[in-house]
Amino acid sequence: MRSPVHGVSATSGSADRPTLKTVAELSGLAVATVSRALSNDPKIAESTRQRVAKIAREIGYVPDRAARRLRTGKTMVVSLMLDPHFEILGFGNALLVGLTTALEGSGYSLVVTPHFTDVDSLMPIRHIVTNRQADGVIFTRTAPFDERVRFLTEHKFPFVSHGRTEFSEAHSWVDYDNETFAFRAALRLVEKGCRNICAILPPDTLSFRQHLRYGLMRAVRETGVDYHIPDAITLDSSMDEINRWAQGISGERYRPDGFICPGEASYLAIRNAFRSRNMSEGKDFHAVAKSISGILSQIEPATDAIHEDVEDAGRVLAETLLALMSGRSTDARQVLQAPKMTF
Amino acid sequence: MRSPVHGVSATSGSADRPTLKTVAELSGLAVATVSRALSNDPKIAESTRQRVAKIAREIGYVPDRAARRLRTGKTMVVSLMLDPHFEILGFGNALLVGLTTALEGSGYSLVVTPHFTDVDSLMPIRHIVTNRQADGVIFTRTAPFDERVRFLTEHKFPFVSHGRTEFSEAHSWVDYDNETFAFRAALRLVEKGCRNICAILPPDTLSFRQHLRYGLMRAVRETGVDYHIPDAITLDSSMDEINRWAQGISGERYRPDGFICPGEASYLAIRNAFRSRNMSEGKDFHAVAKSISGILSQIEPATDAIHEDVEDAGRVLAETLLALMSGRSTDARQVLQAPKMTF
DNA sequence: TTGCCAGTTTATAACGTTTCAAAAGTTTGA
DNA sequence: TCAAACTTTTGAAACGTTATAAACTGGCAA
Repeated sequence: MRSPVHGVSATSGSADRPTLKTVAELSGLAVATVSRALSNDPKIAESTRQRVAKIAREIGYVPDRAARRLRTGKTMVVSLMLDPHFEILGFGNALLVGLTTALEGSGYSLVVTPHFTDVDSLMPIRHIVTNRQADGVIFTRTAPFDERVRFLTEHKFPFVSHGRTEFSEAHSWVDYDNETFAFRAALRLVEKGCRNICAILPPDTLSFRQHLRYGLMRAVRETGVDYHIPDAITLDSSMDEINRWAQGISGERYRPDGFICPGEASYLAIRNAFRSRNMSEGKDFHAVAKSISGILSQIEPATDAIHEDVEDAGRVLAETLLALMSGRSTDARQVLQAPKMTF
Repeated sequence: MRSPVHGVSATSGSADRPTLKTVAELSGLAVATVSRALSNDPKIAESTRQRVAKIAREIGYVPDRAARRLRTGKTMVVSLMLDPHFEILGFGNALLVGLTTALEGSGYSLVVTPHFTDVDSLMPIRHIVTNRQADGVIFTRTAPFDERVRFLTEHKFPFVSHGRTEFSEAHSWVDYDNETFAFRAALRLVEKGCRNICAILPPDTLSFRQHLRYGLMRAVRETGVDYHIPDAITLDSSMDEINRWAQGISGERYRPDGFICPGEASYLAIRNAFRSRNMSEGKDFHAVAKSISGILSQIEPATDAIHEDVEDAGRVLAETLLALMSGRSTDARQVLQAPKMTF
């Protein structure tokens, strides 16, 4: 595997990775010329550019990330803050796949920093910004007045959040239309004869709790149905907790007969709680669940599901961030994903 | 003494991120001294080291990754190759959480590169190695004679695989004891009265297919039970495919009456297929499933499950890789995770 | 001839680190 | 007292890029 020692290899060792210097020596040009030729600078003669490109390709030259980053300040890194909390059952994975497919070929790497949002969501973000660890940030579990949004906007640091805020100043985000989800889910339950609809909601620190609530309330107004929002449990509660809670209410006289479950885990937990009390779905209660992983379609009897395409959200998040980082479009892009009903 | 007076204010602007130079000016020392003091070089006076450390801490100095990487060649990056294929239902996520918790505070970042193993598993690895994009690699879905293992070993590049190989040369890996899993699962099924045990296996390119098969065969030998390994479907098949297949065999006269499902999806698909033919678990068939996400415990009637702790695997993978990269322990570390029975 | 201009190329200086060899400063030994 | 032998500090070079300013080409007008 050792190559013969021709002239060039004396200065740039054979096993060594080729650098601009290698290309320069091979082409007889100066390092600066090669650099500019490869970046397609029109001040460099077209013929030269082609020649350099050819040589670079032949010896497999790949620019050094560290050197570039040091010189230009661009990290070519996108940072994803994942909250391990709720990333159970495929959410985080789907997001990741979407992000990376959209990032593919862009030259950007994705580094994943897991962090529990409820501890100090700002800390990792501040670290990234002040120490230039990435060119852009993506995060989930957005709050109505999210401190991360405030901080990043203030520092003019490119970011896209999964979830909206209530700040007046516009920023880029991708969100799922949870209001429509809850609205349609509630209507469906009423249609099936439910008289008291219960919605499991995320903790009230999170934006999408309100969206879900609005959707529910709209349906309540329009149909006059009763509703209930438990405060003993949230979407973040473990399946065990939700199960116990559901068993607890199952004996109540005026218990809910319809459930809106904005997540697969909560649906399974509730359904199971009722079943262990010998109450069955479709007879003693109804439910509409948000489907993410596709697992619900494999569970009988099938419940009504409304799909959220998280992988697509990932793609859109990445594309939006890329546009933002390129500096081309400076204005905010806001994408609201439409729920996909299966009924 | 070259009056550093305007030096300080001129060179280290207030908004700028502090560098070694900033600390040097503030302490009146040379940049080289500061660098060595911060790296705790014993050749630097203890008192100086303390003073420098204090200043650095006060002004929030954080070494520049790019500069360091350029100078030393260390990227401080760990690369995870994820196969989006099978990372459905929490596997990938659990792995990620485990990895990142173990990496926390080590200074290493985790970059995620998704890649379908069956396309050209070597390509991304080769890119990482030849272009020094990471200091170490972790990957999943290991094959008996995995080309990635061969390549990385050959290039003396630190890596830990999730899954074993059959190479004679030892390398570090973390694996789940799938043989014991299958063995115990089969025994359990026999114990419940099954006479024909069917195991859903991964594609034969993957190491753990053999392990599962050995476990099954051992049980077959010891108990004399019949067995069946379908070749129409694998663990990688979609839930729909598995469901259809199971419906297909449900009518057969001598169909399997016990199923080993080394994954949650396959179990749900099979169970559901039978149920839609009005056959119920515990009566018309039995099953033992591998549980990963904890979702199975929320499904009634509960099936026998054997747990695989993927998050822990992630932690061990990261710790092993850290040790490898540190150069301290050069010899391979091999960890076999024990199955956790719930029956 | 000289000068100038457009079209190309190049030398040089950073970016922030680490490391090597060498220079200070301080003790020790005779 | 002076030099040898430490201890501690430092200047300079290098890692691979890119941006800036300057330096080459001809060619062509004066």
